[in-house]
Amino acid sequence: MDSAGVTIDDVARRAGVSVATVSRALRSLPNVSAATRHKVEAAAAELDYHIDRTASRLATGRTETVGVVVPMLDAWYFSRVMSGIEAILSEAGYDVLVTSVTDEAARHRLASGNAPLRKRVDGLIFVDVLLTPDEISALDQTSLHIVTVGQRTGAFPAVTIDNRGAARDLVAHLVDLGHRRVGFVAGGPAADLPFSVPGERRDGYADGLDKAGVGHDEGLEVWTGFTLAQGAAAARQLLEMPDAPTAIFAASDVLAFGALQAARELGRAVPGELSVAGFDDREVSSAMDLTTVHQDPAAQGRAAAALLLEEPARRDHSETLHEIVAETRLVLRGTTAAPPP
Amino acid sequence: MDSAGVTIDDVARRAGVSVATVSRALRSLPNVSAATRHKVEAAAAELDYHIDRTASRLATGRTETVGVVVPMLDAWYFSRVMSGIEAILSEAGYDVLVTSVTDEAARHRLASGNAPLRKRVDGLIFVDVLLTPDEISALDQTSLHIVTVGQRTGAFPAVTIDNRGAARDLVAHLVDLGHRRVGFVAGGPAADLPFSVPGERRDGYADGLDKAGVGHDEGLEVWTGFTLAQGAAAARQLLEMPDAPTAIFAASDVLAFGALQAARELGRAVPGELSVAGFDDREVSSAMDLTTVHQDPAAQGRAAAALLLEEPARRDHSETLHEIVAETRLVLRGTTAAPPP
DNA sequence: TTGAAAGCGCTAACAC
DNA sequence: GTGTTAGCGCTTTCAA
Repeated sequence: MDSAGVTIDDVARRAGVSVATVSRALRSLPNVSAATRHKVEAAAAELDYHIDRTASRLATGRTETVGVVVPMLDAWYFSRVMSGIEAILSEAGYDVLVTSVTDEAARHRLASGNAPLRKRVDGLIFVDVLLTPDEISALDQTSLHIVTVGQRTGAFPAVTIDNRGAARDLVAHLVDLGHRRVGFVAGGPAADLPFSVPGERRDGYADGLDKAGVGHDEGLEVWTGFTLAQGAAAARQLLEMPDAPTAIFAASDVLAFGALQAARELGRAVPGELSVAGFDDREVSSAMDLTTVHQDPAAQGRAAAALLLEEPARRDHSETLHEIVAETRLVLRGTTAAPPP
Repeated sequence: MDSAGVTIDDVARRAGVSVATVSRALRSLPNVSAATRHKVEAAAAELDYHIDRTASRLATGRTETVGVVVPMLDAWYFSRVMSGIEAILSEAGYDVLVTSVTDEAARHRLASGNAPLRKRVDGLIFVDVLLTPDEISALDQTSLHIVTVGQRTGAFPAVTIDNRGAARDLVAHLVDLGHRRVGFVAGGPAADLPFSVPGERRDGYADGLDKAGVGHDEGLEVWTGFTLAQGAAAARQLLEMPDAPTAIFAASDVLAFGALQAARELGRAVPGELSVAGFDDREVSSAMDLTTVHQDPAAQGRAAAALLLEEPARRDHSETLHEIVAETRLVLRGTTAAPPP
């Protein structure tokens, strides 16, 4: 009862037709009579035949596989984006190949058009993996379908959020509350990998302050890593300054959690003496009552996957590039309030 | 300069040898003279030749691809296990195919030996995806290499942790502190998918109480979902009981966070009036000063991947089944203390 | 509407 | 040590 070795020939023989006909019938191509189609389907079902995708890949060149390239898999943001991508792509019958690139070399290997991966996938989704102009044009010359998340290339469909605008709005809110000295904490580019998101949020932070006529002070920016402990250390550094800020905007919720911890340790009441805001709106953030910017990475992943599935059609009709800016929104909670008088 | 279409024939021609020789040379097989090997390697490099894995898969039957099956991708535990698996497998040159199974039907489709996926992977890692005896024997009859994480089948190598023992030790600690009424909160089987972990932790909880002669009270067990909010609701339910528990053991840190939130809302001091403990030791848990059981899912993922890579050798030498019980350890922090007098 | 046959790019006997 | 050749299981002209 081992149906492992059932090939298209077996089905053809059983149905009394040629393999070509089986191939057509099973793929619902035209030019197959209804009667024949039924015969073939019955035979296939009886034999528990499953098409060997490897063979069909070799014959067609189409792999029905999509590669997802991320800097890491174990962070809140990326695991959710992955989840969204996988949901849509699996549903559509695609295999999802996941690769994390932890250094520049690995990144370039994938992003150069002739990468070995190239022949194993029909498309690639780069999530927060920055492509250089050279890589972009190399990829553009291949037949690969590309979508980026978190970066706009101008060449490929993209899903991004307005990091700068959202950060600006958040900081504007702090200024509205009366804050004049607002600190900023962010994780810098990790291990040799460029990462544009923190920079965009920093620019929005500066914008918000500048626009309000408050002006931004680079002395209030602390660049660190991505962990809670690092956020706490950075916040501590800010809070121990002679003219300490009355509010801290952290570029991610984890860092904001760290800031809350530091405030607790230093005995600064939140939000009475210190306001703290983050970015992401993770599941725990509402429990921490954290003011933050909400984003939905899973939805971004689903959108990216959907864009990828539409790519062939778009290219054929040479439609305009589809760039989606996913929704974010300010979530005002209890960690922000007016500064002490 | 499009090296996309470079085939083994091109390399053979360039090097002035046969394709068979190229194939051998490039795979470092014996029976190739050093001189020839050099010639071939040079030719391949000049042409920027990359082997077409699809073709070689069809010829050999080996896919050099491993499928990872998880219930979901966006949870703390699974994203870290995935991360560990991917790190090892990518390093070893394998492609990692990820599939999440969200319902019974999808699970069975994958777990039955003749699944379409079967021909696309050399091996499968099931993470907290419970296999039935029928599925186990079906899979066992295939040539697939299987490893399970979070479940022991007796048929395949496995990586697990001692959920029951760890929970027992944690509860024993609570009893040592003087607690006699200890509540339990856990997430039940999700959407139609069986899930053994919460049950094992519950049994350990009961063990701990029974062993101490305290005895367990099913009235103090609340089964809910996996979110922080659900944990809070469950804890609230326990705390509003007439004879409320003095300690709450949550089967995961997220649920424990919920319990902490509920305690705060109800004005119960932690750990003065109420002790709270969790399970997982997530990154934020130390910031929350939560007593919990530490586990390292990424290490479990790496171990599972390593087991998979060893499988062929093990089978050949019919060595004994390798079942790894990954380390867990009690982390005593500030959310647990003696009950009020 | 159907079938015969030539690939897709590689590997693995088998012969030399 | 190297080459010849027959597949791997499917798709896709081209003819019928």
